[in-house]
Amino acid sequence: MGVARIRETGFVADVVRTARWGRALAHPARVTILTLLAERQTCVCGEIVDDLPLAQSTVSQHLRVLREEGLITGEVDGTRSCYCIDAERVRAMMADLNRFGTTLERKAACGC
Amino acid sequence: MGVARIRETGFVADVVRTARWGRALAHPARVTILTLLAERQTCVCGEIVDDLPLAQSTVSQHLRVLREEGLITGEVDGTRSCYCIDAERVRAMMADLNRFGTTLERKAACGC
DNA sequence: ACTATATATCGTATATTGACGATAAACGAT
DNA sequence: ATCGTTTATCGTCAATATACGATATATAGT
Repeated sequence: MGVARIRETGFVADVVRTARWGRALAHPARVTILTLLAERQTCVCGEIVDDLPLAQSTVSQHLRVLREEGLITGEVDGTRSCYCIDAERVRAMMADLNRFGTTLERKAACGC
Repeated sequence: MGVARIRETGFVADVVRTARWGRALAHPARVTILTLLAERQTCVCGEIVDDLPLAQSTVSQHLRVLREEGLITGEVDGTRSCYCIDAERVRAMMADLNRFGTTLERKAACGC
């Protein structure tokens, strides 16, 4: 169904990137998948489906979103697909989110 | 229109919380608003509207989402509404996101 | 009281997401 | 070759999100 297609015109590039990370994490299924992949280090979708209260096709969709954001990579291995976290990309995401958070915290000193 | 109502049954509470923060940040308008509020420390909606490529009513909706997540607080001040970042809550969000990120990075060592 | 201004809310249209079952595609095993 | 298994994709439906104009509400200033 295509990935998140936010209206990105008129926004600063930095901001759009942050919002994209937000989208990637915006569903419990995807957060769970990332956590599972990190824990197991090498994971096939079947096992992932077993850990989620969702249909196989739905899980596949969430995997697609994560793949499209580059957070995971999928490799065919026989009849299975081996999904792995892209640690590099996860670090990049966290770096971006932290940069955002730091900006907020550094400046926020509201006296309302 | 109500805030994000993800299907939260069957997921771990921690994960759901992370996903909610994701949702809050999942739109460039909301990321921009948070950034602006942090920068200006005391901000009224009107000025925010001027900085966004969106209609006033749409901005108001995004403000509502942020309010409902507790990331900002709105206070009436004459004909205006003074919106402020809730620094406490922002810290909580970043702490949650970092906890999540750390879990991923600590464990992720995929040999695929 | 009237007017102008600022903001929230309502009504509504459209787009996107999320969900599932069914099917297709790819592979391993027999 | 056929069958079973695994996963991706398709078709479809329901729910949400996003967007805007119009309207309501509240306040300040005259």
